[in-house]
This record gives sequence, C-alpha cells and structure tokens, in this order.
Amino acid sequence: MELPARYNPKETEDKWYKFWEEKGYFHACSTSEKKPFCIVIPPPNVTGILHMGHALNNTIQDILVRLHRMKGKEALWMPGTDHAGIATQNVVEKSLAKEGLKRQDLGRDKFIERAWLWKEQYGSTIIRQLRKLGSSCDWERLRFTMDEEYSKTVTEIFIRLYEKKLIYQGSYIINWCPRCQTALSDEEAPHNELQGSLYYIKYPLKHNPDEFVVVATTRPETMLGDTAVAVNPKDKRYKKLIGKHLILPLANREIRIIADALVDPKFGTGAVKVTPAHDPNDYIMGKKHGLDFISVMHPDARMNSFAGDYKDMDRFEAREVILEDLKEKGLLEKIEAHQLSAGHCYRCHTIIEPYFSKQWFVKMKPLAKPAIEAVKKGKIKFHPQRWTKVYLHWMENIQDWCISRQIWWGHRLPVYYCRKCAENGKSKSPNLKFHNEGVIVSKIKPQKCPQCGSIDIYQDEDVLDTWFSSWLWPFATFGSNEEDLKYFYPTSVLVTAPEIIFFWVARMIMAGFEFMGKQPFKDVYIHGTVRDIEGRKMSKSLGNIIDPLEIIDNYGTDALRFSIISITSQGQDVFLSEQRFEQGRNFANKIWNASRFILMNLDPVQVTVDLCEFYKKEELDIVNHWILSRFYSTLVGVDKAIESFKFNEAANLLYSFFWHEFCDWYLEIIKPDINLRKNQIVMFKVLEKFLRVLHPFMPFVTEEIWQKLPHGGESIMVRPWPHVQEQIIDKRLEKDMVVLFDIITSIRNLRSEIEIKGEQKVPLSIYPHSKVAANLIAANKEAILNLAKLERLDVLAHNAKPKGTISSICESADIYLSFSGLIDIAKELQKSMQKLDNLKKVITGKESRLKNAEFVKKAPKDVVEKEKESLLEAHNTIKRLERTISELS
RNA sequence: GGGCGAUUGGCUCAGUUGGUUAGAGCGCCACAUUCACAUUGUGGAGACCAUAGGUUCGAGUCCUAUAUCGCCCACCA
Repeated sequence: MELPARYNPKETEDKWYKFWEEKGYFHACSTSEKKPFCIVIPPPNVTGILHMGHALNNTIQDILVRLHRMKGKEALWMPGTDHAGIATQNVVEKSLAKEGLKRQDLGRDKFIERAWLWKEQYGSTIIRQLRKLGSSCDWERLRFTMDEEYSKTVTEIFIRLYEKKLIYQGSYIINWCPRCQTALSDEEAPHNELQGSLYYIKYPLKHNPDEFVVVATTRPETMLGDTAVAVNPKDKRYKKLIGKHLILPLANREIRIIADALVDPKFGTGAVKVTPAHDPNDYIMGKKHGLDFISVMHPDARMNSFAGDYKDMDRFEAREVILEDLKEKGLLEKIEAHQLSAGHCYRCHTIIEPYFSKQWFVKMKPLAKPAIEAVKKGKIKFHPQRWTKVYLHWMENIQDWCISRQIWWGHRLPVYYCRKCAENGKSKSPNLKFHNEGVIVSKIKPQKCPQCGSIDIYQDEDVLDTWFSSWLWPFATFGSNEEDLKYFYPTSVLVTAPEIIFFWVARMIMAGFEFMGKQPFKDVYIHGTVRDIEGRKMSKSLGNIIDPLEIIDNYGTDALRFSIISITSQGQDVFLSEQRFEQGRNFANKIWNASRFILMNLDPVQVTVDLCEFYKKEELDIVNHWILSRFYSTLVGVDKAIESFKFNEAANLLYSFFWHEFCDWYLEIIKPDINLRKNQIVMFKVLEKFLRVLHPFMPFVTEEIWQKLPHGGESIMVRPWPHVQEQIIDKRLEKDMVVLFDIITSIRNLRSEIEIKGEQKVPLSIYPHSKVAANLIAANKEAILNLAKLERLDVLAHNAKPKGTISSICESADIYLSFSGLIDIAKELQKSMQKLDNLKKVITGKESRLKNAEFVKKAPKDVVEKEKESLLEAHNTIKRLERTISELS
C-alpha cells in the first residue's frame, strides 16, 4: 500500500467524523445492558466561538467519553448550549444598533423574535466547532436551555421553590449594571482593584455652620443621597455630636449624626456619610436607624431629580462637577490617593452601581446544607482536591441569590400581578415597587386573580438569571424521559474551569440534591485556565488569542488535542504558544510514518493470529517480549494516570513509548528481520493496540491508520480497550534491556566522539560486566552490529586479552576499539580522568553514608542493600577506569 | 484582611507515599540524507531545584518564615 510520507489531517478528519456520526457511534441509549457513563457538557454560550479554553475542556471530556465507550460502558456525552441571557441580548442589541435601532424600538416580542432568529443563524457556530474538535457528543440529544421542555422545567423549579418559600421577592441593595440595565448576582459582579481617591468633605453643623464634620468618601456623587453621617459610638471625638444635625452641602438638607459600631474610627476621619440607597453597608445602617432611602440615579446611572442641579449628568461627570462645587464653597478639605475595589459587570465590565431595587431571590442556606455534606463526606470529589476548600468556603458563607434580570432574553418569571389587589395594597405602601399584594406565581397566565377575581392581570417583566436554568443541566437535559434519567443520572464526571465553580458547579450540586434528591455527579475535574505564553488570559483586547480553528487548520485536530493535553498538568494553568502544537503534529506524523513502514512490510496473512494464543504457544524472544512488556506497562500507567485525572501523564507515556521505545529501538532492531513471523505478529499487534489506546487522545489519525491495517470491526472507535496482560509484563526484562541500549548508546557515542564517518564500519571488542550484559549481547549481537554500525563484534570472555585499546566504558561493559589509531589518546585520557573524579566523589558519598550508623540502623533494609551494591559496582568501575587510564597513558 | 497556586537547564513544564548521579519537549552545538519519517535519525552541552532556617540517617519532595509573580474570596466609607 502506497502512502504519502506525511500525514495530512485535512484529508481524514471530516471524513471520519462523518463516518462515526452516520454509524451512530455517538449515540447512547438507556436501554443498554452496559453500565452507564455520562458527562454533561458545560453548555457553551450560544454567542460563543471556540477558544482554547473550550478546546482543552472538551478534549478532556472527549478523552473520557471515548475511553469509557471503549471500556464497554454505554457512554453518553450530553451536548447543548446555554442561552446566555445578557451576553446574547447584548449581541442582538449590537446588531440592531447597526440598523440604528434600540430594542425598545422593536418592543419585547419583536426583539425576542429577533433574538431567536439570531440564535438560529449563529447559535450553532460553537457546536460546529466542537465537531471539528472531534467531540463525540450524542448530537441527537442536543439541548438548548430555552428549549420548550427545558423551559418548562425551569418554570416548575421556580414554582417549587416559591411554594417551599425558598424564593422570595424583596427590595435590597443589589448589583446593578447601568449599561446592561439589569440586576446581577454577586458572582456576576466580580470585584476588581481600582486606583481611586478618597475625598474629605466638610459637612457643616446645623447649629453652628462654621463648624464641620469631615467625612471621607470615594464616591462623592452619592452624597446627594445621604441621609445621615455615622460615627462609632465609642469615638470620643464625635461623642457629643451624636444626635445633632448637619446640613448636607449642595443639597441643603438636614441630616442626622448617628452612632453605629459598623464605623471604623481608624478609617478616614472616623465619620462616614450614609447613603442607604447606594451602598450595601449604608443600607444596613439605614434599616437599623430608620433612615430614608434616597436613590439619586436613574437606572442608567445618570443622576435623577433627587440630585437637583446635577440631574441627568452621568455619575462620573456628576462626581467631577460636585467636587468642583465643593471646592468652590471651601468644603473639600483634601483628596488622597486610595486603592479601592469595585464590582464590575462580568459581561460588559462596567462598574456596577449598588442599587436599591425590588428583585427576586433564592434563599440559599437550606439548599447549601446537603451540598456541603456531600462534599465533606467525599460523595462528590474535586480534582485537584484543593478546590474542595474553595467550594466549602463559599458554600458555608453563601448569600441569597438574586435571580431576576431586567432583560428580555431568557426565561420569563412565572409571576403575575393582579393590578386590583396591588391597588388595594397601595394604601399601605405608596410606591408600587414596595409591596407584595397581588403576586400570583403560576405555570401559565391565570384567567383571573384567585384573590379578587379581577382579570386585570399582567406578567412580571423580568427574566431569570441564566444560571437559574443551567444549574438544572444534569437532569433537565433529560426532560421528562424517566428511563434516561434513571439510567444516566447521577452523571459520572464533570469537567470544567475554575471560574465557574460558584456560578455553576456549586449550584448544580445544590439543585441535584434539592430537586432530584441525588448528587448530580461523583467527580469534578477542574482544569486550568489557558493563558498566553506570558501568563495573561487570552482575550480579544490583548490580541493574544490563539484560535483553535486556526491551529486545526495548520496542524490538525489531533495535534491540537495532543499538545494541549500533554501540557495540562493536574489543573495547573496552561501557558500556551503556537509552537507547542508542533509537538502534536510531529507525533501524528511519526505515528503515520511508523505505520506506513509497518504496512509496507506487513504480510497480512501472518498476523491474523490471536496474540494471546501466540505467546502462549511460542516462546517470545527478548526483543519482542520486551516491547510487549513495555506496551502493557505503558497501558497500566495510562489507565492509572487517567483514573487520577493526570491526562498529561497519560499522553506523555504514550508519546515516549511510541516514539522512543517502539520506533527508536524496537522497529530499528527488528528491521533486518522484519519478515520473521514473530516480528510481523508483534509489531502489528503492538501497533494496533497502541492505536486503540491512543484513540481517545488522537481520534482521527488513529482511525485513519487503523482502517488501513488488517482489522476486524468497523471502526477503532468501537473496538474494546486493550486488556493488560499481566503475565507478559516483565520488569526485570525491561530493566535489562536498558543495559543493551546503554551498550549501543555507548558505542554510538564513541563513534561520534572519535568522528568515525557515518557509514564506516569498525570492528570492536566488548567486555561485558555482568552475566545479564553478556547474555543480552549474545542474544542481540545482530542488533548491536546494525544499530552501532559495526564491522565485527567480539565478545570477550572473562580473562580474555582484549585485541584493541580500551576506548570507552559504560555501566554495563568495557568497549575496545580494534584500531587504536583513530583514538585521540589525550582526549580519551582526560575524559576518563573526569569520570574517575566524578566517581570518586560518588564513592565518598556512599561510603560516608554507609559508615553512618544512623543510616544503616534507620533506613529501610533494601535501601541500605542497594547502597552497598552500588558502592561495590562503583568500586569495580573505578578499577576498570584506572586500568583504562594506565593503558592510555 | 483571608485563602490558594507557582518559583526546577536558554524557554515551557514533569517529578508518585522523602531514598542513591533530578527528567521531558522546544531551543542550542556536532554529525548523518538512495534506508518509514528532516514534521527525521545519532550523539552532545546545559540545573548548587527562589531565599533563609528547621525536621530527618537522607529533602526538589515535609515544616516555618521571607521574597517575587499570578489567581480567588471579603460589607477596604
């Protein structure tokens, strides 16, 4: 069979992916007799495009799924996308903006129509890209968090929680994004450091306007909403002022001086302006002291009419103007540089505004309880383990979850209001926003108010937090299919990134227990973040993105997969440069060429035997036994590595086995006798099995080659994972072979050092140091002749007189070169002296260790024995070296 | 303020429960091309394992500080 000398991924990848899919290999079925294995994909946003984080995340999942499929499980990888409320709405709004439109111009229904249209058109981009990656997802089950059935579940869950009084409506300070104009949960408003200023502002006393209380603030623009100044009750400086009144500058309102232990007397001036509607701390004080809540901003963070002259200014513009005005009035005492941190919208990075508003919340403490237990008891395990602490810390300090969003794209709250009931309630609370009368929570819009019978009913405008649907993902994806749920739930492993632990992982665990009564998964593997070579996150704005699709285009999917896996250790962050992908590409090519070589030399008739039968009946020679042993040892290592989520270790084991042992040594050794039956069988079987083990890592190249090999079955993808043949593994032999390689390497080294030209063959004598070495040399004489390019090899018996000059010694043998003329005596002498020196140091170390009574007494016996042995060995080597030196001089 | 991670050849990283002379890939140097593969082969150079203490017969590995970098959490006006 003629194959090109290079592996071309472009010609194979799409072909095989299509083949697998058409064969239905990706599909998993709950009626199977097999044991289930299930992973639910962290649903990428519909707005998403594949980045390296996805590539890593999904490669790991695909490895696990393919592996377990081969191991005989009914393996399901449940795919889907997330509607990504704010992100998608932003994208659709942007596209509208190009037409000069705002969403309000369209109205809610039209806008949502538009959003769906967008989703239909672009929402499957990421799915297509996941396929390029080779992901073996069960596409028949593709889900979307706004599918009809899924949405139904979301609504039901809301009602269930509401009825359990775990969902409530209330007015609190929440994180408000003025740009997206919606509330956000705490997790969606991460705090970032900012370089700001601390402004010291004088507030005049009412009874004596020439005297001031100076407050320190980072946000002067909110002063217009101040309703008090607070001091610590123990603060002597202010004690006599407590209860007195101040005139709030610029607003010319009277505000009270209150005492509260929350105030830190050491910070600033020890006096704090209190703005209950714009600061969470102040909110608490406001509640405690019965202060007024004055919101001074519009939802877009422009100042509102409570801000008087500053009305309609943006909050930061207002800050500047207010500072100017204060300065003019002589009320700005000083400005200090000050580091602070502020919440930022995780979607648009706008600084969030702590904003007082009425929202819906989930009471989290009761949900957290079983989720904490499960992790503490080890029913759910994090890998690496350290994330357990992070998880528990968050869970144990969990805050209620704000779930209402003031956007249009998402699951609308199943909440309706009766206008009539609300009107009636108004008498108690003048602002419609602040009362709870007339709330109806229902799956569908009620015909009339169950309270008063009015038909004047309208639905809440808000939608739910996107994560309120994703936290149901491990079971909501099965919809109402009880059999599937019973079979596949709880799922097996969750593979995800650290930044999503609180958003998603923790909440899924809570939802699993609350709604299913069972944990959603057993293991959580948290992989690292993919960064650029300088350790920065990859982002568009930094321009440091490495596009996985480009890598696929240039290097191939298998190269991408293999490279990224081989550098991802144990959840450590990955520093990536494009160069890394050469390793994967070269490896694919190496496999390709080794296979090409084998195919060119393969007699298909000879290899149709069963390998087990073969080595039961026929005694294996050293080399074939060795490579089989190494293969199975590697397999053991790979199994173990994957079990402990050390994917890089598995990948690297496969890499070095194939390249350095199978190709560099094994194939080179058997090359001259490649037609021998035993060589035919073993080289073929090892290759075939190796391809299977590698398949989860590099699915395409392995399939392409496997199909060209004689094979049974349709696809490598559905072939069983090889069984470890314990009886073939011979650690002793593996070690011995290293001796042989050591000898060959030493001869090659010698050739190189004395500059024997490439093909020039030299005669050599060799004196083996041990019986093992002697046997190996005898059994592999041909191999040594070939690999070390020797004309002749004489193996010296004990006491035999060597013919040449001693030229080199290695651990296992002395090597005598038969024509001494080639040797640079001075150089060799120097080299030997150097070796002698090193060895003497080693011996000194060993001797002193062995003389140390403590060591002999306390160290394990085998360690002491080993030490003695190696000392003896070193002494022998020294003797030989000294002999060499005397011969040379 | 608290927590976590990292610090090992020029670069990027491995390094199992402490055990003898610390590994890999890339890069570098030399040699090799009618040989499956130059996306190759062969050989080589290159590391007092961040610093300072400690535990131990023995520390890259365990402990305590320190430094630098990074991440996360917290009601830092």
